[in-house]
Amino acid sequence: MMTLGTTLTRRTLASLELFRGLLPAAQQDVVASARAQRFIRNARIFNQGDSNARAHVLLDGSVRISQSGSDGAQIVMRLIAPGEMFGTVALFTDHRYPADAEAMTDTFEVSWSGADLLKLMQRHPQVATNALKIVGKRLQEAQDRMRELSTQRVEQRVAHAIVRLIRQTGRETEDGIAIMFPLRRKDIADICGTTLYSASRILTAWEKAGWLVTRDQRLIVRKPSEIRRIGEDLRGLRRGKGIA
Amino acid sequence: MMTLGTTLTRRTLASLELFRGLLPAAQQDVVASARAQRFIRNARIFNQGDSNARAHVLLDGSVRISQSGSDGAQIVMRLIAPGEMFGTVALFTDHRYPADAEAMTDTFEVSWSGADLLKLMQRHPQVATNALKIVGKRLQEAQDRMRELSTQRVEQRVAHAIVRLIRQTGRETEDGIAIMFPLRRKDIADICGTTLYSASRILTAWEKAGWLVTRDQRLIVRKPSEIRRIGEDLRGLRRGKGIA
DNA sequence: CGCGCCCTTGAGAGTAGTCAAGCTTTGTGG
DNA sequence: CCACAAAGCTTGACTACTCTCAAGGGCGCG
Repeated sequence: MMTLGTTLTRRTLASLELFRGLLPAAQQDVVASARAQRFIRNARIFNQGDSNARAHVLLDGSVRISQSGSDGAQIVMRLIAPGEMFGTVALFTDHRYPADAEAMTDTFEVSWSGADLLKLMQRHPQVATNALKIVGKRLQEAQDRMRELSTQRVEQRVAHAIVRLIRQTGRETEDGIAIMFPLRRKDIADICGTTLYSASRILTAWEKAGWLVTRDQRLIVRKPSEIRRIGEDLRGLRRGKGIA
Repeated sequence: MMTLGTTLTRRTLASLELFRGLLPAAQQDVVASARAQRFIRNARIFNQGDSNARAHVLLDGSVRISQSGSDGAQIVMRLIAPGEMFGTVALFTDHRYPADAEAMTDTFEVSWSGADLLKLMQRHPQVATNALKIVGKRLQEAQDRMRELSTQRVEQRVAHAIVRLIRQTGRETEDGIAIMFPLRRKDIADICGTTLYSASRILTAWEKAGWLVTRDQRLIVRKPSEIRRIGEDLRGLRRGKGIA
């Protein structure tokens, strides 16, 4: 905990959106109540329905947040990259996680109990404001995605998902832009609200066109502009009145 | 403003989720910075993209919050009933409204400027906590709806939408449960992410089955249990692995 | 009375889901 | 280190949901 403490304080805490703008004393407070944990690939960090939800921040690795309905259908709500907060919505409602969190790679995360975070927010209103900003942004993203799901075809949704993932964790390499998450076809399908089969067909087609490659479950995008074009493509426009 | 002030304080303020649990002095603060406005049916309360977003609370009437994409497609994000907060997400991000708000009936609302609400939240942290709770709940709802859009067929989505509307504003009448919003077929379509035509066919079928009636643009549900059943119907289950 | 708005209905087409089968890669234990 | 099993991916054929387009009817308001 001591070593973790120093690691947290010096290197990362100030850069986490949730704890941005805090005075040193407040930072001390935050670090004191943190709990750090490691998870190996494929481990569950929490399960949908678990109570005593905690607020998590990912320091290293990647995490898949997914939700299953009573009918067994699954969707990936979000993938978490280092520095991002997750599992926090529950803290403001019934303290039960609304989704599963699974480590996609070996990961390292810190978390705070609901009570501790509440105390932090009361003592340091900046934390509450930061949280509002984050949750507000997530809500807007969710609304955008709802619009996509309602109005766009699968191919466009896959394109948008890739564009978003590039924005989230894209890294320039000599081969193109690499997305850091290890993505199975099924993940992409569950992100876009389609099936494994459709996702596979679409990505295979794009690989054949030379727009991207999959290497070791990582997508490397060679022609981002082509992907973006598909995402905005007006041919085959469905619903709505089109452009003026 | 004086009469409004008293109206607000006495009757409604304490019952608004956003201002719940405030001390009288704080309530005074809140009322002092409120601005009240009336809108006639079909008037725009704000437009997508407008800056200087304010936090709104609806006191009477009903409001449609809808978003249009660059491709012209539209979706109804939410319908607002009296007592609910709206247009507030923008306050925590870039202060631009992410959606349109239109009065579906003559309405009466109060609003606060972003700066004033921020001040209120700093002076009375309870307001920030309330806001977090509300935004958190909205985010969960949005996530549920995303799952619906991803995994369910149109008929089920329409059923769920009706169930939700009943929960939101259902009122028992001698004829059945009436939904207070005036709903055009197009509204229902835009709520469910489908087309006017599909919505019409589905509702017409349900009317023929005697499960509901439309009178004067209000839905009256006679057999809520049938609607609920459709929403959960496992026949024709798509995607996901089904039930154990 | 007519125009605008909203709703219904039919016919046809296309997107994307389902199912089945086989292939490739990855991981594990002998 | 090999072999086999498990997990993941691809592809084809078929099906069905629901979107699109077109046409017409009803109602209310100016």
